Parts: sequence; C-alpha cells; structure tokens
Amino acid sequence: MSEERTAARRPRATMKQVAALAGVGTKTVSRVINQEPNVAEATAARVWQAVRSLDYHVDLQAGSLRRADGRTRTLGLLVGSVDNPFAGAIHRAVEDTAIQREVAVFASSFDDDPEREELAVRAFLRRRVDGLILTTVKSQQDYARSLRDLGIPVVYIDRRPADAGFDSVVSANRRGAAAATAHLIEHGHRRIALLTDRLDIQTAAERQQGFFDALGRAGIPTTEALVATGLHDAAAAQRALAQLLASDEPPSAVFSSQNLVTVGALHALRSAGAQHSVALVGFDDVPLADLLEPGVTVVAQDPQEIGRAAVTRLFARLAGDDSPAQHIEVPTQLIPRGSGEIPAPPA
Amino acid sequence: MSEERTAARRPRATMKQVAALAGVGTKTVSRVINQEPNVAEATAARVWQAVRSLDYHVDLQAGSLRRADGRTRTLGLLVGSVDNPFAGAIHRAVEDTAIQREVAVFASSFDDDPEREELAVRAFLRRRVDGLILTTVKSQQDYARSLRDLGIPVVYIDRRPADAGFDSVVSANRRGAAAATAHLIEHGHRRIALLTDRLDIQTAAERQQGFFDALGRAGIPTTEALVATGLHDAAAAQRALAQLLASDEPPSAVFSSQNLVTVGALHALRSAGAQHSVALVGFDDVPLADLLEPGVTVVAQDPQEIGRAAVTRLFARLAGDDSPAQHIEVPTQLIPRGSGEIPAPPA
DNA sequence: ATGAAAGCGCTAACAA
DNA sequence: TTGTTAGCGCTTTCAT
Repeated sequence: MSEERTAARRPRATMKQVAALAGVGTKTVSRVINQEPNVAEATAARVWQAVRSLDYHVDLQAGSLRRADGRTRTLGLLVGSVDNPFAGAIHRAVEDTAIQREVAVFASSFDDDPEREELAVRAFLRRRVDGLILTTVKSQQDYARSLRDLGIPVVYIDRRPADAGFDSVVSANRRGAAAATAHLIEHGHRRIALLTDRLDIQTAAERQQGFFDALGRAGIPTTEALVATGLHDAAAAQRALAQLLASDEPPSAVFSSQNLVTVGALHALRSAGAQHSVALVGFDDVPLADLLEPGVTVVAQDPQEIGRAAVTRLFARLAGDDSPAQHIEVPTQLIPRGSGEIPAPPA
Repeated sequence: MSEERTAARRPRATMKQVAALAGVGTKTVSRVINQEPNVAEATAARVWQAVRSLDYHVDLQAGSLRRADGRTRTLGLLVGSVDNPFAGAIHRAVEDTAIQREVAVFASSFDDDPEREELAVRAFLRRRVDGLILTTVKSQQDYARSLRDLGIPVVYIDRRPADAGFDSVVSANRRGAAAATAHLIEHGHRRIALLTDRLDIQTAAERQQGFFDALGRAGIPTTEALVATGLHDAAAAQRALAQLLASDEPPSAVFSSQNLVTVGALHALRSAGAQHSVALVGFDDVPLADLLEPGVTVVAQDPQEIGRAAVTRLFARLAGDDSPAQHIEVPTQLIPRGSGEIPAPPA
C-alpha cells in the first residue's frame, strides 16, 4: 500500500487555529494576512510562523461574505470559444491585467448560442463575480437588467449590446469590411463573393454591411455579389466557396469575414487550384498568413487591444467610475500580402 | 442625467428575503433551489415565483462554506499561455466536461515561469478550488505536499511532476521526437538541426532525448548534430535557424520541437529561400500547415484528448477514486505533408 | 496594538 | 412536508 494514498487528509487550517497557535486573536491574524496596519512586528512574525507551520491558506470566499465591499476578486469572461485564437489573445490580455490586481478569471465558451450565453451569465452571477466581460449574440440581453440593478459592471466585447448604457469595445467592423472590399474593387474586381457567418451574429451583419457599402460606392449592383451566409466553421466555408467556384459565373475575388471562414476559403481555393487567380481578403488575421503562397491579405483585428481596453474599462467601473458608457472602436488594419492584390481577369 | 446611471443599485436578494416573500422557511427555499426532494409542488411554485420576482441568484460561495463536502464547484487550470493554440484546445476540452457538471474553470497562464507557477497554485488554493489541472516547470513541486494533505486532486498535463503519486497526462514526447528525427534520417539526412526550447522545460528535454535516440540508432554521431536550445518564442527560433543556415556547414534538415519554434523556423527557411531544399519536421501541429508550400510535416499532438483525459481523471478523483496514480501517454501522429520528405542533397 | 462578539448567506442537523 | 437553530471561516464593529 503506497504511503501517498494512506496519508492523512488533514482538513484546511482555519484562521482560528492559526490564532490559537500564535497565541493571538483571530482579528490579529486577519490583520497580518491582509497586511493591515497596527500590528507589532513581533506579533506579525509569530503569526507568519504559525501560518507556515499549519500550511494555512486564507479562504477568500469566506472573507468576501463578510467584507464591506462584498468583492470576490473574481471576474467572468465569456467568449465564442477559448479555442479560437481571437479569443485566446483577448483572454490573455484580460488575464495580464487581472493578475496584477490579484483577481482571478473565470473563462467560458458559448459558441454563439444565445441559450448558453444566458446560462453562462447566470452561472457567473451565482459565483458572485465582481464584473463581467461578455460577448453577446442575443438581440436583447434580458439578463442586463439584473446586472445593472445589482451594480455588476459589464463590458461587452466584439459586439455591442442592445442597451447603449453598457461599455463596449469592438473592432471597426463595418469600416474594416468596406476597406477590404474596396481593396478588391481597386484591383479591378466586380464579381466578388462574400463569405460570412450567421447574420444574427452582429459582427457578421456589420461586415456584410461594410461589404455592401463598398460595392455601393463603386456603383456595383448588389445583384452582382455572391453572398454565402450562415458559415459558422471552416468546413462550411470551404463547401460554400467550392460550390461558388464551380458555378457558371464564379467570383474573381472573395471577402471572407471571419478567421475560421478564411481558413475554409483558403482550402477551397487551393483545392480548386485557384489561389493564384482568385483574389482573397480575410477579416481577422490568421496564423502563418504571411507564409502562404500567395500571402493572405487580411484586415487584421487587434484582439490584444480589445482585451486590454475592456479590462481597463471594467476596473475603472469597479473603482467607482460612473461616467457615461464608453463605446470604444478598435481600428483594424489592412495588411496586403499578395492574395488581395491579385488583379481581376480582363473583361 | 441618464436614468441608467441613477438607477437604484439594489443589493443582492437573499434566501431569507425569498423565504419571507414566499411565506416559507429558508430551508425550504434551499430545498427548492437545490432541487431536493420532499417539497410540495405548490410550495415550490410559490418559491420560484418569489425567486423570479426578487431576481434572486443563489450564492454558491456562501453555500459551499457550510456544505458537507465543502465543494466550491470550481476548478483551476494552469497552462503556458491561454493564448497558445495548444493550451486553447486543452482548455476547451476541460471546459466542455466541467460545464456539464456545473463546475466553473479558473484559467491562468504562467509562461513557464516557476515563480508564477507557485503563485498561481497558491491563488487557486485561496479560492478553494475543488481540483487542479496543472502544467509544471519546476523540478520539485514544493506545493504538492499541501495539495496532497488537503486532499485536493491534481492532474498534471504536458509534463510529469517529480512525485509519481499524482495523475498525469502527457504526449509521447520522446518517442514522437524520435519518430520525427528518424523520418528525416530515412530521407537521407545526417546533418540535422534541433531547435528547441529551454531545457529546464521537461517537454523540451524529452524531445531532445528522442532526437538523440534516433541519431544514435542510425549511428549518426551526436557531434554532427546542430543543437540550438533556449528558444522560447518564434523570434528566437527564427534568429537561431537563420544563423545556422548562414554557417559554413548548414543543416540539410531541421527538427523543431514546439509550435512557436516551428513558426520561427518556417520564417527563417523562407527568408533564406531554403523552404524547398532544407527539410523540416515540427513537433506539435501548426494552423494552416497543410496549405504552406511545401506543406509542413509535423508530429501532431492531440491537445483535445490531453484535456479530455485530464479532466476525466480529475472528476474520477473527486468522485472518490483512490486507485494508484495513472500516467497517461497520449500518442502523437506523424503527418507527412511535404517539408519532412525533402531528400538530403547528394553527398 | 489587540481581541470579543456579531453576522455575512447559506446548508446540516434535528425537531415538529 | 416544513421550519428552527447552529455554525461554516472570515471581516466588521467596537471595545480595551
């Protein structure tokens, strides 16, 4: 029988035990642990000694139950999927700021499912998070009233909520998409395909608008555009573009409005041997885009900055900032790498 | 003055208030909220009514303070960086299982810094997580005794801890690296460069061993190998390989032992115009590897399976499984895509 | 500088 | 089926 498994499972030491061992009251232990003033150095030393000897770890949860501000030093982050590089970069930026303030982050994925959005927010509430950074897909955030009434600050990222009274940080979706499309038009394209996600997802809808904005400005009738929507993953995007490419009047250029969709489009172009003849601009950067042949031209987002701005806003609210809600738009950047500069074939 | 900001900040409703409104005792509310048996349907209905009308959300933290098992329904996950796709896939797999059990996940990044590993574990302890899934970089997990004494189950991922008494789930690092190297040798290479991370990182050390295993089996003297270590990001890897390629006796093949290192190597090869002449096999898959020219041959890990196996193990421990520690090795898979099949130049 | 007592919101144990 | 009381580990308040 291994020693490990039969080892006594000692329960967590409590502040009371530490106090007893150090020969002080619990409040003094509390003062020492929380670095409050007015503790004699010798007393503090005895307390730390007892802490070490009992391997004591404070229970922050119990403390927050009684603490005046009621804070749990905890924060909830909801993203499409923690597995998506866009979300990963945001998450990291949020964490980097949170950790400095000794705040822990609950991260959840919701796959753009309205029901899971609701459930995730309620789960965060039951855990008494101090604040939230949320991606939303619902047209109405019905839980928003609860949050406001409870005074729990929320910053929306990537998409804006129905209620403009909440802070938000989003990319310049419409303008970025228009810039991407205009870039293709400048290279002579008129027959441009739009590959995009479900239109109930705000970013997809806005990027579609930007696409149409650019067509309109160039006087290209909307009817010439080839629009495939509802593409929620790379495989769907690949199928959709493959079909368009095989049609009688295939597009000479493609605007893919999201990172996974771009990946699908790249596969479709490659399968059709069209990567050097059909132009492509993607919204949101993809890894190794610069090493492909041709390089993938993208309108890059700045997820790191989105996360940073959001968490900064959140901590400002937690510090008592009650100025009007800010709606931050993080600029996108067109990065030409080759695929977007393929000219249209002569008419 | 906007109505939103002046809105009354109503404090959280308590169970007591719900009980009062429903005209029942708090224990009855508790029973209803927790779906315990022995509550009349009519009573339950009145309670739910009160819950809705007060917008009540139970405080799980307060509950766990008194609950017999003391569980917080919370779990800590420590990874290199939540921004790395390898970690993202693991995280997602962990979350998918956790959410089914209504367990929330704290995710932290530690950048392979031993000090941050220590701090992260202590932060998790103060939050009273029920269990931990940890990546480690320390040679000794000095916090491990605390965890065992406290009876907090831990599953290590990606790297094994010094104490074999803990469960672990890792990739077949040594064998996978040997397979990658053997693959290059089979294609005629003898002068092979190894690009790897800091050797105090266990995975880097094991993959180096695998590399040497393969050289040894092929009778290639170690002295012929070009080894660059301490490469912790893509930029460092790129610089290191660029230097090797510019030397008098450049390698004819490269084994890069980690995803970021592979990305750096790809850039270096491209810059030197050597992507079609110098062979490359990477450890851990990289996004779009199949679309590069040539495709990137890799020994793919299965992060999704690592996460799934780890969280499964963890929940088993939480359910009382006290069988001996399991050390799971998740197989890797060599995926030939072109870069690893470039033959050695004639001697 | 220190400690005693009360109580945060909940669940356990027991009583009715 | 329901309610009452105590107490989880901590911080507050107020005393000394």
